Amino acid sequence: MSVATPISQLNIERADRRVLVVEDDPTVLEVACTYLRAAGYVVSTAVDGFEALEVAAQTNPDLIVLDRMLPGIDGAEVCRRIRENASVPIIFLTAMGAPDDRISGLEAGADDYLTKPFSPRELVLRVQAILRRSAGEFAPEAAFMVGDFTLDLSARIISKHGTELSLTTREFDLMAFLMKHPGQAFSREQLVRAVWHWEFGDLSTVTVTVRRLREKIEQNPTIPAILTTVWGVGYRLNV
Amino acid sequence: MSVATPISQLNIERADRRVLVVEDDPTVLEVACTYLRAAGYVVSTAVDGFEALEVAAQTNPDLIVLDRMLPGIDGAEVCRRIRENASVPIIFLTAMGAPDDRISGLEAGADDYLTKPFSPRELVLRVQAILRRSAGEFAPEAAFMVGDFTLDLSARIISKHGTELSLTTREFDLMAFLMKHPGQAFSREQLVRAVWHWEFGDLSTVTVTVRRLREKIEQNPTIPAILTTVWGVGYRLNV
DNA sequence: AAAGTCCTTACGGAACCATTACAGCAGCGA
DNA sequence: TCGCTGCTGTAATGGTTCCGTAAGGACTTT
Repeated sequence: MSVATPISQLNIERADRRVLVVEDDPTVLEVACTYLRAAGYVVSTAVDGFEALEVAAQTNPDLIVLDRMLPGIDGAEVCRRIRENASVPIIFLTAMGAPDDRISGLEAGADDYLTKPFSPRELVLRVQAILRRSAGEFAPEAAFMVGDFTLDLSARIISKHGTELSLTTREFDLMAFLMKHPGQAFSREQLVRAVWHWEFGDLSTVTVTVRRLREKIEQNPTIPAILTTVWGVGYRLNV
Repeated sequence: MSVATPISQLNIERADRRVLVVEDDPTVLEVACTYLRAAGYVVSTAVDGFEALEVAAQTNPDLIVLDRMLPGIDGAEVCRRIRENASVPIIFLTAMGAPDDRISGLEAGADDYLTKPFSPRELVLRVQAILRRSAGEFAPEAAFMVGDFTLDLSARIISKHGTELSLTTREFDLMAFLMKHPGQAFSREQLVRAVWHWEFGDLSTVTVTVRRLREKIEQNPTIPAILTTVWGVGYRLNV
């Protein structure tokens, strides 16, 4: 389904799912609520951190949309406190700007984030995606092979010829992404979005991580054969 | 280089996407078009609501940039009517000021909005962001064959008889374009627009690139059989 | 034969990438 | 709490590849 779908055509996945939206800007709040209700969710709201904790405790929502910047208790803190009790998925709303927000947001335990200003359709799509996922939460994902490599997402293990590689978090995420799309060329920009979840940022980060990853997966890192560079474009994992 | 403007530094993500710009101010219209074309989009225009509906119906664009204030039918109304038939993403252009615009704009089904005066660069970025999302960013395109050649756009690989050619960026783009229109003759001018995305510039650039490309795809580059020159016109890829 | 068009070659600047070093930070153990 | 260790982003540097430009020669056409 595309982002372009009008409100009325959004799929109603499962009725009676409760979503809590925490946002102090009344405009954003209203738009978000309108769209989420149109998508069939039961929406409750809160305008600051205290109210959020309160309402969350009362209504026990299936998902929370949480503004990063809140009067009173800040978003990350709210996230942390809620997580102490419940394992409800949380989507962060962050202001355009500091990428740190996103990192600390994700580290605080957010399942996803959205940069303001965001398209309400996008919000609905993300909500749906996460609720869909959490429905079959503990269904283990199957491991699969690409070339000489095996990716086991549940165990977070990547092996070459059956022997486990010791990859760092970033290296793993990058390799996992590439293995999900083998043979496809990606720009640094695409990678930084897909793997780092940055909307912008220093692309040399990608270069360096690729370098380090090559050190671990290539026969001869100086002459890459598996993770090759596509000149003027980016990188590609060859099967 | 003659076209070393910031425009040319914008990323060209995927060509051949159609964008409709609806805007009554001719200055704004022209700037927007210039930048969008430079980014590789095929741009059509309309200056009022009626024309917008008409052109939208005819050209079936992949995205619409829509001014909120229009003579004739107003922007939100245009948006609604278009949405009745198609689910094309819409970006609103709103005047500085009224925050109500934002609500009604988003409620009318806009996917994003931009406040005037806006930077054309920003417009391009938003267009790219939305089209990226709406098209399944990582959906691989199918490879296809033309004569002895195979074009895999996702992998950015062109092969002859199954063996990969090592083409540079420009060579690849040129060859890819020709393979999309096999048997058709193009002038240097057309090529410089379609492949280089220049409005003007030294046409000998094309000549040289063709020369270099021939070196890699022809049996005998001196007597071209595949990429032949059409005297007084330009070049043609023979299937 | 002259004019117009295209080919070919070479060059130098620009864009791009690899590599290294380093500092901040988080996590961990003592 | 404090140091230690390993991860990760940033910046700087150097080397490589690419590509537009120019200029002279070759080929077509009239």
